[in-house]
Amino acid sequence: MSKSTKVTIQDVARLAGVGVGTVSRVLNGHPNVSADAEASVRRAIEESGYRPVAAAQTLRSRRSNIIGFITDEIATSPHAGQIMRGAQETAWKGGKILFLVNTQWDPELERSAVETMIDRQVDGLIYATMFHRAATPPQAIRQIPSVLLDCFVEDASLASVVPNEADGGYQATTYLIEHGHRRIGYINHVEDIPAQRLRLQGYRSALEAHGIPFDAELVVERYSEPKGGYDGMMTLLNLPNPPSAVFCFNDRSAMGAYDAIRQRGLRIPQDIAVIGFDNQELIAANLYPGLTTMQLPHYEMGIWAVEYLLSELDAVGKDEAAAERSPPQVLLKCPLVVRDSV
Amino acid sequence: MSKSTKVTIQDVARLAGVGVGTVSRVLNGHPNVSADAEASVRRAIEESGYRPVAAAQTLRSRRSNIIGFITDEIATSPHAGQIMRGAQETAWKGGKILFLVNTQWDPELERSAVETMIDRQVDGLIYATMFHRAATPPQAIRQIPSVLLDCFVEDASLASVVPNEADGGYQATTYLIEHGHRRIGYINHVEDIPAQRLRLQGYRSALEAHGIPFDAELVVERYSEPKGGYDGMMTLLNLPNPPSAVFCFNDRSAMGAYDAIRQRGLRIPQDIAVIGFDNQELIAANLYPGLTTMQLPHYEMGIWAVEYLLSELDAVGKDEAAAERSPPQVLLKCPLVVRDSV
DNA sequence: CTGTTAGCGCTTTCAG
DNA sequence: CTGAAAGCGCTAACAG
Repeated sequence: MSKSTKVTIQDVARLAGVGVGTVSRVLNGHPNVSADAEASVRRAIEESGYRPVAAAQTLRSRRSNIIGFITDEIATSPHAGQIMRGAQETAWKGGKILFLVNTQWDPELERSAVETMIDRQVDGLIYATMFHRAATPPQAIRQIPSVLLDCFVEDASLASVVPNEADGGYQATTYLIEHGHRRIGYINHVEDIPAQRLRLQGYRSALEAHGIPFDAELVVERYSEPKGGYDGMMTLLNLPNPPSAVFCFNDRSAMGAYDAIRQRGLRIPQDIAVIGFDNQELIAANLYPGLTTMQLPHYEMGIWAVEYLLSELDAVGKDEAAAERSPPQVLLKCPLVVRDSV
Repeated sequence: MSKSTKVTIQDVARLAGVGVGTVSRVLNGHPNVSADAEASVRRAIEESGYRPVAAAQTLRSRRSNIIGFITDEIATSPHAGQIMRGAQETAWKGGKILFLVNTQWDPELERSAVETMIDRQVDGLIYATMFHRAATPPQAIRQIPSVLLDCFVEDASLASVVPNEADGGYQATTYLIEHGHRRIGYINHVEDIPAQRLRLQGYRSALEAHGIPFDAELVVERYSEPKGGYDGMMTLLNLPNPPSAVFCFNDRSAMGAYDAIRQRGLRIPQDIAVIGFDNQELIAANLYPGLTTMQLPHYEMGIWAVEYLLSELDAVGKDEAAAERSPPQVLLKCPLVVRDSV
């Protein structure tokens, strides 16, 4: 109500006719507060428009209710806003707030960001990357509860959540098989990254599971962009016995594949079925015909990471043994998004 | 060095053989500290691995060195990661750190976010939107230095930075004119938003400036997505006297226009030149031929917003009169990005 | 130029 | 169940 000076917990206590301790207990949802006392405290808070000063709470309690979110470039990446959304929503529900720093791949900035976070006594830390890969986060991250998102450390010494790439490749290929295709091309990425290796693995497992022999000729490797997709598709089309369907490493390469197919005067999906990966709305939904593709579980990874942190936080002290368990390495499924290209 | 308990400013003072006041002065870059004292303090800090506790600093000084960043959806929007990047880099240089909250268009969450920020004594607040529009931020935002990004309030009572849409439309159209086109179509967006109105205004000014009469027939309004672009382009192509160039409200509609042009068996840019708006990399760079388009100054707006806040912050006290000046309403230019469609 | 001292506003014992 | 009191770690006067 009043606008002049800041309302403190003292003022509230006076107004409610109780001690500051009681106000604090109400604020923090402690038990052992009489209904009467609680009621008058709440009324006093309401009337005075009291808002606790976060810095004071943090200083005394050593909890900031902040979750730090450090990324190489995620906030500037098109599809990964979903991670932020999942993380942020979940944090908010848990009474936490997200603190974002983008490090632009700068290791110096990265170290500095982690330290700044720790200086601010964040309750936990999320270290996220723009694409699924092995990472080497600053050592300091181990001082507090942390989780890796869309990345992992080789020795699995930090909790991690990443997409299940192999399963995604398996599902994509299986979907094609179920639509009657037996000769299925795969335009893979050319660099050795987890997605590259694992999606191929999924592709092979799916063939095997359905009794289709693997034909090395049907797998080409190109940079996963429209040009590479175009080029890879042309190569497949030029085969003596070309495929009737093609699985593209991602939507961008599928975009190029579309061009090649069209240029040959073939129709999608009647002559060639196409399936992508990533579900980049901007591309997949806008291509004609709409691209059927696998979605990366960005939103879900964001949720999982925060929930994990939250559970770690209230496990502190309660279950000492938990700290000893080896950190979870979670894989999240990539759902199939059906449009019109298969 | 030591790992046990937290190193405090007291420890540093003792180690350096000075009082805590001196340490604090060194930390905060005050003048009036002897070179000797400063040197030993710095050494002590180094040796002890001392890091100030942010909450204590904030509590005492009432400055958090945090800039709050509140957005409706910006962090999940593809092109707007650039805003974050600009803001974040600039904040970091100014010794500030960014605190992001995404409100998902929820006014309740929005109010709550602003309050949370104020509770944490952020030094300033950026309120950003996903597309250029009039906005109604929570009242509480006026309690502290704030700036609107990619939006504005009708009465100009809050500082604001937005793209110069009219100039963008002018430049795009002029570029077409300079390439010899006299009959230029415009596929505008259909909703009444600033970009819709202002880009059209720019288009008309450019025609006028070059003595080309405005022909209402050449302006069509469609939803700014591929389908609308396709449809709008078809309408223009069906004109008795069709245009030789077309300005599309954005890259997504240009994507549809491409389809229509191709379907008619026409070539870009030989038969029809196309220019877009937004420079959405994912589309513009991947279309064939590459789409010439206008870029929105996201990165620059991010920088401007933080710089403005920073200047406001150290103007506090120094120049009381400044507070009285009416808040700046800044327009930032949209640069032309030349590819191969004109 | 520098040491000392008083809090910033809150949470958490500690007695009752 | 609750009040009083003791700081959390730091900065900003205030005397020197």
